[in-house]
Amino acid sequence: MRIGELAERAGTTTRTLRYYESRGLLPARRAVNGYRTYDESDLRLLRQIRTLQDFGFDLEETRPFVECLRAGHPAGDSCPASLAVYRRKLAELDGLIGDLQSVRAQVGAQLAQAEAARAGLAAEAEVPGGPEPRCELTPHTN
Amino acid sequence: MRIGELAERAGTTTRTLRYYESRGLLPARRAVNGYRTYDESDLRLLRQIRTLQDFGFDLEETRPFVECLRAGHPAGDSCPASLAVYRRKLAELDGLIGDLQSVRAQVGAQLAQAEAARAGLAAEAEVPGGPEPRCELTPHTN
DNA sequence: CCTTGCCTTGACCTCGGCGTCAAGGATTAC
DNA sequence: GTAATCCTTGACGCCGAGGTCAAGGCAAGG
Repeated sequence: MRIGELAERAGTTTRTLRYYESRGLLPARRAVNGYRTYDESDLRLLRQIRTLQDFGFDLEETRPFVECLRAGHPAGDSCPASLAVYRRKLAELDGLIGDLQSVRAQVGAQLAQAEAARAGLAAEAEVPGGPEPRCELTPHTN
Repeated sequence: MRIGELAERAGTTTRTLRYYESRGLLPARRAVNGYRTYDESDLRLLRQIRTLQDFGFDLEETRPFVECLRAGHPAGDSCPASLAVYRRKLAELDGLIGDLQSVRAQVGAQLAQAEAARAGLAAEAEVPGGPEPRCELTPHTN
């Protein structure tokens, strides 16, 4: 099969396949006319790559999986190197999730506090107190 | 104060300040010799920007806060536009966290499965019996 | 005067994963 | 024959938030 068909069957683009090849991830045989030629095993490799990409793995991280498949293993994650990548990724995800949750908490607290402050101002305004400050948007030109 | 001092006091670089200025976020007065001149209020604006950046806000999202401060409000988040950014950010964070947790669960499951498969192979080697069923990676639809 | 250390603008580099031409060759369809 | 599709390589664009030169101006101390 040629590049267009493989791309379509994997739900990606020819550009992407050429890019993977340029990174040494998915080399192609060549037909006499110079066209890239692929078979079903390439489709499996490609699907492995795409699955991991969808999980947010970067290309380099998919390499062990691909090599594992090419080595004849039943699955891309049948090899120790792939498992190591899984574990690193889990740690990375945990760190990231923790950071985001921390940020979420802080931003949530800021919002709550700012809302409370505005409520305080509103109450002040009802009772004859101070004037409400107003936000003026200053347009910026560069 | 000149750009170098402001940068140092805010824990950032002169390049960053010039970049902010180019984006219209932190305009500077100029001394006769052409040097940028800042005062304490600029330091406050800058700190507001940096705080939000540390939270993962992009520059454009900090603009309402900066304009709010420049309008004379006590805090960058005293204005409705800033609160709106907070809320959008919270929603964005919640979505992101959810996505990452989903990915984490899937990757964790893959790892567990792959480890089990490897254990199965090891056991098989010890006790030659029936081959364990092998699971393939869930294909992705894109 | 000369060095040192600020400052100025401008312009290109980084990174990942491709998108998007451009110019031309190969194959197939009619 | 020729149009319509495929394919090839090459090269620039994108995005955000600056980093990193380069070439030169301004001020102050010795």
